[in-house]
Amino acid sequence: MKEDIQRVVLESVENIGKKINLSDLPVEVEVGIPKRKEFGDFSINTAMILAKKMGENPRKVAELIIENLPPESERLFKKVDIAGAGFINFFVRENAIVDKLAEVERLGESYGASNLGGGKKVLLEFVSANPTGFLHIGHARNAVVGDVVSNILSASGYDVTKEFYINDAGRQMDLLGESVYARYRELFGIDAGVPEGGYKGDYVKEIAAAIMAEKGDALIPSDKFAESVAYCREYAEKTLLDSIKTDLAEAGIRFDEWYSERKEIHGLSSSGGPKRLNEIKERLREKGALEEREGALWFAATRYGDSQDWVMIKSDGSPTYFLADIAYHADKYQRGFGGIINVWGADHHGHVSRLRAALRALGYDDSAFSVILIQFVRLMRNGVEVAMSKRSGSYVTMRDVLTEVGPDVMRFFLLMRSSESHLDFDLELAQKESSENPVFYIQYAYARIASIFRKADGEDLSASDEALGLLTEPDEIDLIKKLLLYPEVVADSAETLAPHKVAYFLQELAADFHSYYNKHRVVDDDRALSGARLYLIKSVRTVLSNGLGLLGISAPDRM
RNA sequence: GUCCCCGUAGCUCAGUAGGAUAGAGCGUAGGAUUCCUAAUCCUAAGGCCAGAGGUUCGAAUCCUCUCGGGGACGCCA
Repeated sequence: MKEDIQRVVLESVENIGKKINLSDLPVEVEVGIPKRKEFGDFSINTAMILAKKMGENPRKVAELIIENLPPESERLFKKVDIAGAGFINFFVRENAIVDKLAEVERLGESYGASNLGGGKKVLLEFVSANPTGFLHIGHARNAVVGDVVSNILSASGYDVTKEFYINDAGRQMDLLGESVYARYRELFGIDAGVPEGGYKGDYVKEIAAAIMAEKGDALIPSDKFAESVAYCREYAEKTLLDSIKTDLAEAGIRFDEWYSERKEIHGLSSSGGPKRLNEIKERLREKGALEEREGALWFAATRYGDSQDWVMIKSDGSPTYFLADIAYHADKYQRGFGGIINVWGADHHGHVSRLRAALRALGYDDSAFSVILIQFVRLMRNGVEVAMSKRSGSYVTMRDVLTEVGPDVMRFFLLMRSSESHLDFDLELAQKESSENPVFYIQYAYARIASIFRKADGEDLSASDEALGLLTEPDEIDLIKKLLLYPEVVADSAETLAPHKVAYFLQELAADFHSYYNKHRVVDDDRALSGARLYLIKSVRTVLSNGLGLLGISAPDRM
């Protein structure tokens, strides 16, 4: 519908341009939806923008635009008005709107999909939690947002690869190994204590117990200390990574790639090439981006737009994790991705500019790189914040939340807010099967439609597009208009990497449907009208189904 | 101190490439079901868009400053 208006207005402006000998009036027609019904179905401010360029009175320009609309517009609009300072308001003929309804059913599952991305290869990295513990609610938000962004981009014509970067190298992993080993020794009465800054959660003890069950006291001899710690580290890592994978799968999230930092960055690359760390260091050196200072090797990030320089190689000769991060992201470019998107916790926002600086230093196009920053989640129960202490290891895990509320509810609650907004997640409220819970509201709309079709089947009625002209109620026209908005919502959501927009849209659509349902009977004596209405709600069902599909939330036939 | 995000109804939040009289849900008050699922609907009250300047035909939206909340600023990851 908006495209139709854009087309006729552009044509009109072109006509005007010819008449007054101004062939190149640069115009973008932005079609808006007025808040008030008196202002029509659609409106444009083109006249006001054009007036500025032409040095003319906006209302006069608006008149010109209307006069020069092509004949086609007669068929589309019943009225075109000038209002306010120079808005042009379009009142669309009902049948022009109803005509568009068939589009939804023609496209079915692919209604809302587009080729916005043109097949561009995108690497979407998200979660990437250290395998040193269980996933918590913050990881869950990251995971769900990433997963849904992936769905939305895929539906919008991008070729998305979902990747989990396993931070399996570095001090944290060593600490994990040492912590497990300490607990293991405890089981034999050797009280060594968990190392400074180590992991203290109960799961560490459980892993230690599992190792004991498997190996007995084989790891105790003191001459095998390093070996034993390494064994504990690997065992724990495998256990925790498996648990992470299980939890994610339970939330409906699957990755295409699991990228191991230790293997790919620190070790030999999968193709057997040289160590990437050295490689990337040399490349930075060649670009003259490195400086030796105070016994350490620095990346001169300030030369590439960052506010300070950063250490790459510490004075003890070991690399910082930042160097590994650069190597990892350079690898993303080398793998041929035209879009690189990271989903990071907001606490990492300071890393964006320095990584960007590094990519620039290496000669990569950093405009291909973007980061979705996810703000924190505050877990609540009955309006009271649930204390989370990672140090003591006592915190509510993503698995706990899944067990309590299930994947549908968890996903929706984590998608309800824009990512850059702090989010309160109330476990009590999320469990309520009531009006306070928007997930059920949307699902209920879907189930209701299924129910109507069961009723229709019983009366031998089915959806029919033969008499769509009977759909003349304002509520029906509004409902159709809402359906026609859906592709735009998906596209907007893809462009701004903002999945919450789809969630909002679905709530609005469900509300429109519930309202319609309460006012009008779908299955009624008038068989022709019933057929048309069934066709309408079938389209509503299609859009609900497609939208819920993008969010990874189930659409139940009964509730 | 520097930088980033946020501040919109009692609560939780949408709305920010400038558009007309600022929205939703919850909560509150009242009402709707002999009929397709009441997990629903309808009505009402509720606002100095943190504050002050500025840009312009027009600002919740853009710029500057102030206040308040959160976060980041390591040879940690």
